[in-house]
Amino acid sequence: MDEKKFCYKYPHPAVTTDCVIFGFDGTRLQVLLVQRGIEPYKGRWAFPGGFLKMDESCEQGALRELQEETGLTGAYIEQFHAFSDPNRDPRERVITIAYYALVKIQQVQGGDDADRADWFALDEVPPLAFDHDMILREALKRLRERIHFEPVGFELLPEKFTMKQLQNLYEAILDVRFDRRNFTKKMLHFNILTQLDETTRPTPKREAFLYSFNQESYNELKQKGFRLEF
Amino acid sequence: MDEKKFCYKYPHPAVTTDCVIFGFDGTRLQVLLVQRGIEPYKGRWAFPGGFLKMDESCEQGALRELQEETGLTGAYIEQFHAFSDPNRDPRERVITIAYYALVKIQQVQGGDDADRADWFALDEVPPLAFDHDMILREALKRLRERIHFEPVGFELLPEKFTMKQLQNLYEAILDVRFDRRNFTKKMLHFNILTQLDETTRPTPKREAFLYSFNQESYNELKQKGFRLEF
DNA sequence: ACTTTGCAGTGTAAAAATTACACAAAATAG
DNA sequence: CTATTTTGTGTAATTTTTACACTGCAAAGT
Repeated sequence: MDEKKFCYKYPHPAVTTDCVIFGFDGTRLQVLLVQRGIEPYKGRWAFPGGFLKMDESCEQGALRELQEETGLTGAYIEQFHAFSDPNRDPRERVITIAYYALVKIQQVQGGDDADRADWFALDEVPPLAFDHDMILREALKRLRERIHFEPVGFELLPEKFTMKQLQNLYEAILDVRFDRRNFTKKMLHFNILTQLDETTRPTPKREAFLYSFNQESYNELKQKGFRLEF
Repeated sequence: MDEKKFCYKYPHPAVTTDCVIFGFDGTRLQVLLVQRGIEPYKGRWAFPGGFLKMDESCEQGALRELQEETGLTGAYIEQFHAFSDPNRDPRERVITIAYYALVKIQQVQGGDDADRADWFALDEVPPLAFDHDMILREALKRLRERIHFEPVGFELLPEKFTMKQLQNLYEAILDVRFDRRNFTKKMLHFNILTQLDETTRPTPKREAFLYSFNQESYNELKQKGFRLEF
């Protein structure tokens, strides 16, 4: 049955949420893509997403989709743009509210769901469905801006991480290189890291200190109007 | 007639655009509000906005509303957030895509339209309709972040302005005070200002140099990967 | 057990940016 | 002509950023 029973006096667009899921493998930024099983763009890769329910906010919708696609709950998400070109979906007028999620990549199993899902390094992302190439570009742009004001990067790292991993992450996000010593100095200067007693044993080479993000110190800092300059 | 002739298989929310219009009077940031003539929230002030047409993007819709409400065309606008609480509009489910516009206040006539429209200084904004108080807070937050990366402030000033006005503007947006000499030094250092031959005659006190924003220099700077640190 | 290899930890000196700070010149009002 | 207000301007002290090289640890190979 193709019964159309939801009627309005004026035309309404459909509204979806899409979620650019960023992960970090220790060296490179990755995004989680799902392969479309149906037309349009059947077989193409795209960001997970879906139609918004009438009793949920966009944020709730994005979190629900995230849960459905990856099993993740309570991930860090942030809305970054609504894409609304009248022809962005060939089926009907669809506006999508786009979010990005920052997840700990180890917590997400790639590709053994019903839909094929897989992680792609940023420079190996294939051509995407709909306007998702543009969505990815914008997501990256916003993440890059965001990281200057908030220490969102830690969402992408495991609880315990080495200074090297942290540096790799910043370099990957901002696409720059830092001097190792200056990076360490600067990071420690913020006073938002706790140096743990543990190290990275076993390791093939010299062991490294592990750190964890100190949310409390950061909250204090933020209250003092501090700005994370990176 | 209350004929509902636009029908869909699944429920669709209504979509509007709202526009927070910022202006600058030389001292304080202002926003343009319109007083609602109909329920709900009849008599309350709100940001101009309206329903999105099916053949326009959100940006086009926001620009159209801006034109309809203020007569302004080609203003600087930027989308900053979609507000989607299921109960934000008592009539039906309405999602609004919110923009802010930066306009030269002299170019906009306040309040002699059909709708009453008026400028309000930021600290004199009355309680607003719908969730527009939240929309204003978010708009400000985004403008404040934005001004660290792009010289958007010039959109709020006349073509020719004094260093004092520019400083007032930055102070108003960021809610901080700068040292007059250091501010001048820093601004001139960016090399995006052209010092004009003219001054502010007549003036009650000593005349001041006029400057204009130099878009070309800025473009060059941006190409070199420069970041406007303010 | 000794050597090699690779990565981790660490400090200092130079350069650049930021801050703090004061006086003289222009214009008007009285 | 005096008082008042606002503008233009420079320098020294401090802080931040940058550039840069050696030693220690652990495992693997000999």
